Amino acid sequence: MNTQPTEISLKPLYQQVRERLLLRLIDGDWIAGDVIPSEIQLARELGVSQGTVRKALDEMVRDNILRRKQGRGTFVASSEDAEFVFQFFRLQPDTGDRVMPASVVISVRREKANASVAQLLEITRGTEIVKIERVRSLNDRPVIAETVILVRALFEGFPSAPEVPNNLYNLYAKRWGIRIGRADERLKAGGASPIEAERLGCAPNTPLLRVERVARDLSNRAVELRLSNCLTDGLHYTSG
Amino acid sequence: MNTQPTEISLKPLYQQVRERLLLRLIDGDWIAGDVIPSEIQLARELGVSQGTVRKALDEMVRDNILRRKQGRGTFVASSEDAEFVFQFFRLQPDTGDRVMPASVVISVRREKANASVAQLLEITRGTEIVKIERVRSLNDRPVIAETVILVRALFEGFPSAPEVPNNLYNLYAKRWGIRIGRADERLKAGGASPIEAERLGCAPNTPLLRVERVARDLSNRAVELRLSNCLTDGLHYTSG
DNA sequence: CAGTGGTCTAGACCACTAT
DNA sequence: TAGTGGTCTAGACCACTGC
Repeated sequence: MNTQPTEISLKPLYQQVRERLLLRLIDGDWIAGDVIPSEIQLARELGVSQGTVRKALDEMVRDNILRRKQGRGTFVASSEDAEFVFQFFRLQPDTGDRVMPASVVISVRREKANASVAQLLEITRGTEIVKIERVRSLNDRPVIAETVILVRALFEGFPSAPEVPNNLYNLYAKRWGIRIGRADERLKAGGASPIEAERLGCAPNTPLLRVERVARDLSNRAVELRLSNCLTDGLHYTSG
Repeated sequence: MNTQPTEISLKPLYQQVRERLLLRLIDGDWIAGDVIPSEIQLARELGVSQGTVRKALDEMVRDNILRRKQGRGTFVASSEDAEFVFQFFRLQPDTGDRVMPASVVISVRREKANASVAQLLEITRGTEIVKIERVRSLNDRPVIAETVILVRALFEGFPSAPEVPNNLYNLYAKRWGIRIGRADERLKAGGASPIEAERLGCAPNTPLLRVERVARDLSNRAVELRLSNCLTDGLHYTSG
């Protein structure tokens, strides 16, 4: 049978399927927690074989966009799931427990992107941003002094400090339909500044683990820059 | 056709294929850089379909054990390849280049495992170990003070300091047939000790990125513990 | 029971590599 | 040209879920 679509196609069919499914996710046809149609239905809809759909879904599962549940169906991964949260939150007690962090927001401000922020978020210098400062705690102990920077145009009406929830990625998804799919991180060590020391209740110059994260949505657009400065006595960052 | 092997099998066929291929790698039937038999040959040898062999190979490629080259064949990943090296060496200049580190070995000693080393290497306390101390440089600048700890019984006749090469994983593979397949890392920040400060040419208490790595061979046995203490000005550790 | 994903087979054609 | 992996199809049976 003819395996070629009517037009000349540069990419393999299963990648085209993946992209079409991604578009439907981005458009909000399916939201977090939903079951998507079965492989056989998708195959019929898209005019390809079940095997091709399967290969596309396999990739999306590998990328944590979807989750399979045998006998039940394929689901859109939810930003409320522990698995999703810990995909990005990698600081944990040395004992190995996974503890959900709590957050206290210090400030939410409008600013303009300086050169380095602009470069990392792939925007032009001077673009309006939202800057959130908060302190995150594990087991009631403040351990992360964090700055979150967003492209303001993508997050219209961002709430003021008291209304900012703990799970930001869940907020992005629910409020603006922005799903974080990928995050690239760079780690360094550095001494705590006086402000960080005060927020974390440690001495100035205490060595902190500094994590610089650029988070991207499903269409691979940089939407958030996050600088996390972590105390690491009794805690560690898990790599891999 | 009957898809069941003669015996009752708990695991899927493709996982059994994967395990059989892994055994042949561990036994040294194929060594780094070799082409392994084609999918169709393996399928015939093992009495399964090409699709099943393919699924097993896919997993092994994903785990960086094999590499495919279209039109040429499937190869055993080599510990000399840049891709293999940078799978584990994740400290790089902020400019984004990938630079091969150089190493100067300070000492190679025999010791006995203390409680914490024993726990991480999954051996009993007091087991003989080899402890290698070295300093690694990027662009001629010393940036990592490193301690490597090996289970001595697995590395009989480990060379003395002047004969220790830069690429240890290549040495393990060539000399003892031990291939590193996985490494789990924990990261922390800490101030440089006087010894570290001297080795790295920095002030004592300079914040260092401390990476604790447990490396495992293809049968998932912990074989190496590595503590890397890194200067991170102008450099960063890449996560993911 | 019907429907889902999970595994497995068999066979086709394509793109790339080597000779 | 022959051989390799890469893609795609079609159809089978299994294991698990929920009604």
